[in-house]
Amino acid sequence: MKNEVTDYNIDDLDRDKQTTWDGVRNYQARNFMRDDMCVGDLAFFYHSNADPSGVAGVMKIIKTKITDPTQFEKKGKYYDEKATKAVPRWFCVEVQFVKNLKNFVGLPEIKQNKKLKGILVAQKGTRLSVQPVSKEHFKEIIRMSSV
DNA sequence: GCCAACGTTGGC
DNA sequence: GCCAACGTTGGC
Repeated sequence: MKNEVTDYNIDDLDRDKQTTWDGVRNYQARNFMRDDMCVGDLAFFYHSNADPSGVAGVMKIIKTKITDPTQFEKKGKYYDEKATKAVPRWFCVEVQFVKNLKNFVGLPEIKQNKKLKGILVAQKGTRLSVQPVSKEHFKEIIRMSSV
């Protein structure tokens, strides 16, 4: 799960302990949160627009299928006039801080690692802010962060 | 700040 | 339903 590092990063989550991952306005990203995430799942916190960008920490999904409250906030950045309380359009999840990676795993290292071949985040044109990571890739990134 | 890639919008 | 125009993402 990506977020711009200057906007909200792993240290903010460490301080807050948990947060609602709202404001996602892409259908594919929404579908991953709505349909594929389960309570107890682990997720990476990825810093985008960082120097370098990459995986900073681990979080746990503690609540799923939350109706994104920001779609109803008229003056907010994420307001969606087509969403109604009866038929909401955007859903999100609640995440809990698990840990900072001992060592940050940058996108260049991810791209160089042959064991991470096919990982979505390293593919050209993949801009999704929420995307799946296979168990093997997840373990490999954890391994990279602890050496 | 540039730009490639891709999503969304709206005219027809 | 096509597709051009426009907007956004995000690495570099």
